[in-house]
Amino acid sequence: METPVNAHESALLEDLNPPQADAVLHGDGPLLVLSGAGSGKTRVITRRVAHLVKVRRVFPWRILAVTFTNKAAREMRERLTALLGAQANDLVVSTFHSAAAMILRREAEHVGLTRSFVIYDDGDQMSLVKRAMRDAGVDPVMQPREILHRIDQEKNAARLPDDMRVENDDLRGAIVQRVYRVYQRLLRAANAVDFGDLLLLLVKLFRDQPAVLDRYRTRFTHVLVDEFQDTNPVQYALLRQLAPPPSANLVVVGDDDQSIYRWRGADVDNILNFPLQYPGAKVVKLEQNYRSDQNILTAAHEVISKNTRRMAKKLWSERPKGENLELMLHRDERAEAQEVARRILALQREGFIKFSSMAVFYRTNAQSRVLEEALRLARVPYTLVSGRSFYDRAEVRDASAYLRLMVNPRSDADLLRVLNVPARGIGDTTEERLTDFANEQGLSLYEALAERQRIPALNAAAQKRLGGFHQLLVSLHGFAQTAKDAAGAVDQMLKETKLVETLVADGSDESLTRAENLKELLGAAQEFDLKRASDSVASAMAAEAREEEAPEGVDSAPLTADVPPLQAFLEQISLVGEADAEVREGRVALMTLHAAKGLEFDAVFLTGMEDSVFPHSRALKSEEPDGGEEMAEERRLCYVGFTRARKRLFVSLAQCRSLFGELKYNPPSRFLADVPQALFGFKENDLPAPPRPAAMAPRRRAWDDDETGPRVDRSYSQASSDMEAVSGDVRGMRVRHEQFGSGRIVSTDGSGPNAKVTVEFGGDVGLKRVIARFLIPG
DNA sequence: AATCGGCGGCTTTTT
DNA sequence: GCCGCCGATT
Repeated sequence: METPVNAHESALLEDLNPPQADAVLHGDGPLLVLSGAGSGKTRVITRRVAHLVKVRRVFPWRILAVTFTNKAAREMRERLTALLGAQANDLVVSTFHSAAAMILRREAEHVGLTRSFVIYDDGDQMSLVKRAMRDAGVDPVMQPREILHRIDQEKNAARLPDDMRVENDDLRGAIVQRVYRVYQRLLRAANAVDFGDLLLLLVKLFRDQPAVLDRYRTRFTHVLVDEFQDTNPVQYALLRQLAPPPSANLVVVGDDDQSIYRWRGADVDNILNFPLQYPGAKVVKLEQNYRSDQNILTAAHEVISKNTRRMAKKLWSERPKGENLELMLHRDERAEAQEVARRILALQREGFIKFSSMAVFYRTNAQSRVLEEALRLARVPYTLVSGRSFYDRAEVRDASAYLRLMVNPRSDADLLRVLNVPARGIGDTTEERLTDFANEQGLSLYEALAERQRIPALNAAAQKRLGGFHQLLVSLHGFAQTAKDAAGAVDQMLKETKLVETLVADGSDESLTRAENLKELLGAAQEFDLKRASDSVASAMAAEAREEEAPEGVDSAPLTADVPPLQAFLEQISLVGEADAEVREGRVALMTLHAAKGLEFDAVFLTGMEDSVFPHSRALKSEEPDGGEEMAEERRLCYVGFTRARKRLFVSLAQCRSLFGELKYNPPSRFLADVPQALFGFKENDLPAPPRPAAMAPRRRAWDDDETGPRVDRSYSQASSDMEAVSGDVRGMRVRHEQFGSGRIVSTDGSGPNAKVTVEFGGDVGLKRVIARFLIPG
């Protein structure tokens, strides 16, 4: 053979800048890659994996690559397949949660589960918490929602009920602990886990059974983690178990500036302190940005640099300055949406930007509605990029509940969900008698159904109905035992339950749509089976080779081997959600800022740039100076939003919007004050610093003396005009501006010499926000 | 047992 | 402005 190694090596290093190549070539031991937005981190990870396999001859099944989202995992696998071909099949590339689920399923017996455990989603969690609250007999002084949130946080922190430290005077903490305990008991009894358990139980298992941990530690000699800044304590604990300090081959890649999941338990300190946990870790910084024009990058930098506690790094780019950012001011959210639609059309026509290269971002999902309406009206094709809407529909959830019962009839939450779906005359009373009986006898509801004759309170009719339902479950469960594919099981379930039939019989438009959705679920199962069939051919071929190369006693099997098809399909539904929720071709993408992470577009519209909307009101309420961690996170979210844009960035706000059903006049987002005015193409005083509510002023005056913030030249503040002091309601008043001509005041902001007003000027000028004192009445 | 209406609560982001 | 829950009504 010639020099295939060198050939591979040079191909894998192609188009890499020096730090990127450094990260790819790094030998053994921990590595932290700090990768700024758009600095090519996915490329680094994938090339590194390819390098490990092709040049350093690491067996693919020894490599574990975890990401945070399904989207990222999918993308990484695609890229690796492009680099490695069939060898990529043996890599374990998945999210934390699905990797944990796969391992947990293999080791289920160790944690009091069977292999057919089911995964409860947040809806199931909520009903379980409610039930746990009843069972635990706690005063309803706390909302189920809050308790659930706190239980989740405990799990994120790797704490089971016994690990909670509750002070004597901490009443609420004590309630949470009690409910948590019952909640866990209910989960185990149902042979079910929630998302948090997937990680938590695995960490506990690894801690308590070193031999089990050892198998995986021996197997996975190389662990890589993407989006490390979003890991929470359990996830980090898991990583440390699999790849212990100080010397394991653990590569973590992330950007502390893009840490946006604190609310879910993520801890930026994981990345900030990584060098302490893994002393001697190599640190590589990727600071060259290949994505955004300079103006966008500068704006992003100015916003993010207000945060303290960051890893020192600054993005730079060889790209041109590009166009100015655009600030769009609007009367209200409808005007904003209309204008966004208009600009999108203009960009497409005159800017030659494809719809599919444009995106509209917002802080909260609730904001999407108005935007959608306007886009529809303007005939702009769009897709709403929102998580897992299909599987959230009631009828699909009902069907999933049946599927889970087929696999695991002990799943009480699922049984309760479908006890009377489709309607079979089992009402609240019967349900209560059944559950009471089950509780007394310590049975699952399914078992209680079998013993229904022992429930004296039930009349003959109720007995009969429960019997019918029981029969149905027994039959479905039996079918699932032998089902050879997911679609067959789904089909059988739909037939036996008459879910589709009932909907069709109802005949209303809504019911027919639901019936269609159920057929779509069947379609998804068929698709799933096809993919699985082709995968299994590939993996059968690889199995032989794997066994030959694997050292004696080392587990090299795919983590999902031997999982029955229906169960595997259910796992995909729970953990992956929609299989092809990809951004559709030829459409503008609408999404929350969180959903935007990891994506990029030629043109980005960032809407709702008002305090209380973005930053979210919750962050504004913080007692801490500068808003504390919560505000810092909002700021990072803004940074994420800005850095998604390649060429054009539109920042848009409305003077008022209806929030909560009532009209709110929110001041411009404080983040706008951090963007140098010149980037918008404004001359110094065209558009001064966005005003703050008076109450904020004494506390934070950054715009007055900040180097980078927009400045108001004070020499003008002596200038006098009749508009110098805005007082009373001047909305609707006609005014003149030297540059913009005449217009009408739409709204006002602030008071005193720097008071601003938004004016609708005539001609092409449109809405402008100007300092009131530059206006002359009339 | 199912449906309807009123009431209150509450709204971030999602594996 | 929406959703879920509760109670009353059929």
